[in-house]
Amino acid sequence: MPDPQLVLADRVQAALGAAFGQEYSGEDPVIRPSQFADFQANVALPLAKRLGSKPRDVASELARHLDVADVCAEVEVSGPGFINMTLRDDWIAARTEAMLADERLGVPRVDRPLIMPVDYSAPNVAKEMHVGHLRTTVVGDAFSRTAEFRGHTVIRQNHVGDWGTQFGMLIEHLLDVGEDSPEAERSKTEPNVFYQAARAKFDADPAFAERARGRVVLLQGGDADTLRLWRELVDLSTSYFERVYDRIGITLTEDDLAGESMYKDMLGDVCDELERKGIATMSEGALCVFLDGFTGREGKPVPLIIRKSDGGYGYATTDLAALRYRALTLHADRVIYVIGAAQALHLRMVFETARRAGWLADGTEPFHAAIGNVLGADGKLLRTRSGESVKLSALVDEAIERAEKVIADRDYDDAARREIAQAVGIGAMKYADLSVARDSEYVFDWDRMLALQGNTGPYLQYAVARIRSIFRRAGLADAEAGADAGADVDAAVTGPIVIGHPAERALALHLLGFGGAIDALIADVTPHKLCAYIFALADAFTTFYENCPVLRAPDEPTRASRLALCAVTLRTLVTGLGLLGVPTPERL
RNA sequence: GCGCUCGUAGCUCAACGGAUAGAGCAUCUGACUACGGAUCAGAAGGCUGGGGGUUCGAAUCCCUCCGAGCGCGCCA
Repeated sequence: MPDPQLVLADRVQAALGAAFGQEYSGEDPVIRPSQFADFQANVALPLAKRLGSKPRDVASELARHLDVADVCAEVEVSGPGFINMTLRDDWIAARTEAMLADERLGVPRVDRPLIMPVDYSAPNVAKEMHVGHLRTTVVGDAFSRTAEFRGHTVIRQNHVGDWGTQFGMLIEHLLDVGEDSPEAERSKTEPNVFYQAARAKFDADPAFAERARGRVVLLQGGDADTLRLWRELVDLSTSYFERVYDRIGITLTEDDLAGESMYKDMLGDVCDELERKGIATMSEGALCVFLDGFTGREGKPVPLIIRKSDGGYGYATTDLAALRYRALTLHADRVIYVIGAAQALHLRMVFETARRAGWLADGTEPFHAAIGNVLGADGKLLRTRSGESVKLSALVDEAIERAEKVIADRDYDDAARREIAQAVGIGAMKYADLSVARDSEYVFDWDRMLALQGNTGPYLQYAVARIRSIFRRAGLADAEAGADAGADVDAAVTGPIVIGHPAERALALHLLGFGGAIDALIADVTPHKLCAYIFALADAFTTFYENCPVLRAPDEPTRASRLALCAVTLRTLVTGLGLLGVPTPERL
């Protein structure tokens, strides 16, 4: 494990035991990079309070027991009880070399994988995906890829809206236009047209509305013919979803579908169980769960309605059934919900209800990764001029179109240009979504996300392309190689890495933080932390690149060392961006 | 009315209770016939919405005002 933070944490832990024995309660030491040294231990203060001594004295005592001479060139106590540790250059170099030799870049698989269902994306059948789906989809996908890379067992759960009363009108409309009609076929590419046509008829034609309502009864009653038609609609949408996912590079497939319909036969049972356990009670004709601490208007308790007064079920029941399934059947350790922040109250109530029902007793922890809204330039929710939410496909089209303009002056043939524009446009859009804290709202701005400077997708893609160009020039990579030319480069480049220049040291040190950045993402579902790491890495690289000639290095060992640094950086950037789902084209 | 989230440089955003609050745009000043100039270096820019409190230490935790967004019984 090259992560210096963990190495030093271990040493401090040992020193604490040696210095204070029983007095130390075993809390994790805090070790983190510091502007005053490479890393800083910050454990003496709680201890000082307990011991009734000064933090500085405790830190000094701790430092006396700290055995880090093989790792640190310098250890000093400073300020109100900090221990600053400066890592040895040769240690950093050796660790970086180990990273180069390890195809996992020094990030081992976890010893004990967690089972983590991840609920994300969740588009609606027979409806267009819109801008609101972008962040949940992109964030959930980045989390899933990263958790999987670390060795966790990720179970993607695309909780699509494939059940409900709207299917009555959709099925009747499908029958009206004909199952093999062009209209039906069109819903694979433009679902909204189909949906709106059905909606319009429902609103305008009472006879149609009556048929639709009757169809809902048939659907819920399990009528075979109705179910077949329903399945047809779901299949049409599924192919639409897959087309979108495929286009923007999302790992979700048909196998990950776990929509609302999947739980339809469990809803009655969920209600019965909650009622039997005394958790749910009747109120105003509906079966409700009331929880302490949830009050709404005029101090009235807020119900979680699990069976409506007409006997039907709403989404609360489906969510409860889904959580029960994920906890008890999938044996989840952690259930991740990548869902809009507006759902926070609802989800808290669902989680609390599940807890009271005993479904989480095996240690299942539900986690709401709240997603903030995407705003337009006016600071309001992003909408089209006519006030509708922006279609995802329209957004993707525009991203690619704008990316084409950005690379307009490049000398590529049309096919290559289109391919690069696609990678740049989609990468820019995804990266913009991922690089801000997921729960904060952010302003959608094409110019900023496609900028070639700053913390953007294109800047990082450019950084990658520039490093690849070094290897092409060095004759170490095939000029025609595809995006995964990394393997060739690695085979051609081996250490030893020697640190001579401060920029080399800074780059190598930063490289060693890769594992930490990944763990931070997994811990709190915070892709923006990995983005920040990657951007800072690119920055460290450019400084290195400016100051340390690679191909024109003064001597062969230096050249080899610098090429090795380039190789580790390249692979870390490509791997990191890959975990975020951002493509890294060979050239830009 | 109650609850949740938030308020940080001109703008868009970071900051895991820690030392002098950081980036990127934009602005200003420099460097270099360039290992891809789609470059690099530097400067300026802040009483972290206001006021209390806890702590050795607060943008961060607590209270209170002000302001914004969202949510609060049969849509999902």
